[in-house]
Amino acid sequence: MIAPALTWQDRSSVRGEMQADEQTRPRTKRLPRSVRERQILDAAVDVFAAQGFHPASMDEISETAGISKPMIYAYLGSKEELFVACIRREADRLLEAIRGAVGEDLRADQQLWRGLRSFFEYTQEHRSSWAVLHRQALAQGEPFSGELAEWRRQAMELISVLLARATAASDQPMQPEQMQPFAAALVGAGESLVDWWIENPGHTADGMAMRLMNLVWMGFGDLVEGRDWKPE
Amino acid sequence: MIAPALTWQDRSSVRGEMQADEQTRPRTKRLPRSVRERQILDAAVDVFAAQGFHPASMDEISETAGISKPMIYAYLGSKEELFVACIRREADRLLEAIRGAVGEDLRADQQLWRGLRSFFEYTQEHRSSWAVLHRQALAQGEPFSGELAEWRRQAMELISVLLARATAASDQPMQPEQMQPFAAALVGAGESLVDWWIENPGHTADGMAMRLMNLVWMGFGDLVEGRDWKPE
Amino acid sequence: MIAPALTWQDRSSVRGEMQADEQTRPRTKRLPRSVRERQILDAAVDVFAAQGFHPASMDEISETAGISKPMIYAYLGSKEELFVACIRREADRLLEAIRGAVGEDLRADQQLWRGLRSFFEYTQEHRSSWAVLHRQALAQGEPFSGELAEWRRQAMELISVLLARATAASDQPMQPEQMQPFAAALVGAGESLVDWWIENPGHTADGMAMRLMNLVWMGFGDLVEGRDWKPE
Amino acid sequence: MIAPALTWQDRSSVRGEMQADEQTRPRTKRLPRSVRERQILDAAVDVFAAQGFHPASMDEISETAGISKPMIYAYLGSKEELFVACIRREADRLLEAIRGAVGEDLRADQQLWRGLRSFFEYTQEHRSSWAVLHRQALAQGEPFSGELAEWRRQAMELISVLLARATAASDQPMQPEQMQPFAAALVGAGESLVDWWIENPGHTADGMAMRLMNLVWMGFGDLVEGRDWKPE
DNA sequence: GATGAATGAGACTTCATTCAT
DNA sequence: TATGAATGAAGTCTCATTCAT
Repeated sequence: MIAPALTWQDRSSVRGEMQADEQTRPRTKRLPRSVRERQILDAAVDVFAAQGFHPASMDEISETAGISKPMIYAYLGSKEELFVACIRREADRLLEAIRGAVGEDLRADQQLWRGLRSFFEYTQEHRSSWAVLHRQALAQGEPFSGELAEWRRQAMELISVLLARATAASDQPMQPEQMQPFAAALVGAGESLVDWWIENPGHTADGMAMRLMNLVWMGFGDLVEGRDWKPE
Repeated sequence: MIAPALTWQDRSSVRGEMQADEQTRPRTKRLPRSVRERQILDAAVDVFAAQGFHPASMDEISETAGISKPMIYAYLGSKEELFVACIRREADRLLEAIRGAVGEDLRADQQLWRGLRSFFEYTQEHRSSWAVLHRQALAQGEPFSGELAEWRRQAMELISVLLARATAASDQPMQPEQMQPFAAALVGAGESLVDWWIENPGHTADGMAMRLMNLVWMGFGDLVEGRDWKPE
Repeated sequence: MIAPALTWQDRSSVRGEMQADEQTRPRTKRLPRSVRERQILDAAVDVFAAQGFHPASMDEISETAGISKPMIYAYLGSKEELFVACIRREADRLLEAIRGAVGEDLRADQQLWRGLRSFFEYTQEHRSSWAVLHRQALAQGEPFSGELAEWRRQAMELISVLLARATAASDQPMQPEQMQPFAAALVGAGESLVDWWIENPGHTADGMAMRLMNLVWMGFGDLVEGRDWKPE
Repeated sequence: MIAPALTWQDRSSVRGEMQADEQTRPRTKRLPRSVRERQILDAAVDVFAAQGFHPASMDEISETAGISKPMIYAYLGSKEELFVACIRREADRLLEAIRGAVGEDLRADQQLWRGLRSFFEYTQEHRSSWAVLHRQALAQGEPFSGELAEWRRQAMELISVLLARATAASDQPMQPEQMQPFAAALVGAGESLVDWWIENPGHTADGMAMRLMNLVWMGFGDLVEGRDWKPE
């Protein structure tokens, strides 16, 4: 490794003190594209979550990622494309977590319970992911809300199928399509509870999931009379 | 003897006229401050709802309102203050509508039903109000999300008290504080259902309210067994 | 005096609290033009002195004067014309004070002494006048600095003549034109000392005048050897 | 081995070129930061001197410098910060010139004489510097006048020490603090004489310095009797 | 590949000034 | 006469994006 010759960057600047911490970032380290893309996305999710889409500046994302702006444009395109990539990645991750938890072979209420629990666990551990997905994607209109709609569609399908299967043995079996609004309501209730949870910490993910499960499975009608739902 | 002000239902027509004859409108028609303020707020709500907070430009708001920018700043302050004023006005209106519908003398489930119905009716008729309140206020962070939080706090208090009263006669009476997460979940479910409704039109406000009522009052557990809730 | 009928101004505004102190200003009092003009000039001098020419707003001047903006424009013209009027009035006042103090019949050093003393007295009592004249007029370029130049011309003429007369009996009598640069230097020294005085209070006008008198009449050369000038 | 930077005397020619070929200048010539900063400061001083702080627009400064506005903001901050940077640079330069001329080993009157001469030489050659420092900084209030005050403080200290030393051998030795008002008066006299000089050209810097020297060293009292001060 | 340097475009905001009552 | 209401014009500042090294 040969020490690089003096480049123009070494010329001392009149305002040198503003560049004090530049040393901490290694210069010109060649990394494979996939690693770079993940660094960028990680930084972008954090910044978008903290600032919101518009206030977030490409400068801040570039500094947070430790990668120069031209690289970001080269790898992930414009700011809008970057934001879409963030939404997609986070949506996939959350869905994957829930799908994995729901499984395939349990009774419907058990599956729902596990899904809800994993949802609360995930959002607790990945605040930024959730903020980007829930708050930002919704507010920025097309084409971003379309990405969110796609996530909701998949989440609702998961739930609709699950609920429809639960009615299969009853005397009023229902189609997944009929369960859609209920699934939508459930998703919204979960989203709202996460927000409430953030402002009222001190509850476990299990506790949160239990509350929601009781509400949607037993209903207020049962709850007010003292009947509640318990995991087995 | 209070002269009745124009109610908010009048505003779309008022604005419609102002846009229609924009070409012929005299440059300087003197109107009292209160009228101008309402024109500005109406336009701002529409533009904020359609574009989002940051993409909305004061230029567009001023054109939509048919009022020059300096007047907007003179009457309602900065863009942020204008946005807050929008949020507050719409939150108050929605809460007022729900409070009026809930009444005071009915059984808890009847009150809840009427509240839900008025919620869906209101959001159907005032898309822009709802979009500003639900989507935009949430995403823009402080101080705007604080305004939304205040609205939620009031909505949740309304519901919490209602639900707590419903349990008064049971052998497990509950305090309003204990009902808070359920209220949060209900609010979120309602918000989410409105979004679903927008993308799946063709349902009445009554039908939407009924669905939500069945979910939260009966619960899936009852629903999957064919038991549902009906208004009397 | 009949209570005025309800005018449009009485219609309560949505933001009524911002107009709380409007009662304190009597409305529509007819005053002779000269009084109004003095009110305006007084306010303008204060505001220009405190803010500077450009940052001073016609709104603030109008509020300080208790007179509406259209009146100001009607009486004294544009902002620039108003500023010129301020400069002229204050310059005339200061010159008048000095001319009165100098008198006509005394010995040259006595005249100079009295002129200097009145200068320090005046600037001490009329800070705003001085600030407008000295600081603002100078910085705003033409046509305002021209007004200041006119004041300086007159002040320098007063001094030049005085100094020239003092040399009349010597063997090297001088013309007033030859004394101009000395007069300019004296004026500048006085202006600068006023600034120093403001930041170093605790001296009397007499003391300040004495210092300047000693400097310009005796010179450092005498001062450093212990010879100084005293009023008789 | 320090490569000599362009000295400030070079700047007028540098700027002259940049304005001359503005039409043909390539859009994006990469120059090191320090060069750009000097270009910006040079242009800013000229524009601030010609227009005054408020009337000067960042657009005009950017055009004069041949550099786009965002670069100005990136390198030197807001308009106010840019103005402060101008004041500081010019104040430092002027002080440096005077300090260099005064030297350390001469008799007090000789030192004063050389300092005054260099002051007039400098202000003659750098009109814009002087205008920014003297006229603009004073009028714009805090925080700008504070910068000027700092310059005055240093200039006065230089003079105070010099004068105090001159009295060391007399029977009434004085402290530098006692000489402050005299120093202030001297500075003001010099500033005012420069203004007079601008409107009455045709005198040499030596001649101007001699006039001031005679005034402050000999005093009118001596002058009117025909005694004057001469350099050796 | 990687980055400091550079900019066109557009946003918010304010102000001097005038109009209509 | 006197004033609240109204606006055209202009200024500061920021940002997404691209060049040239």
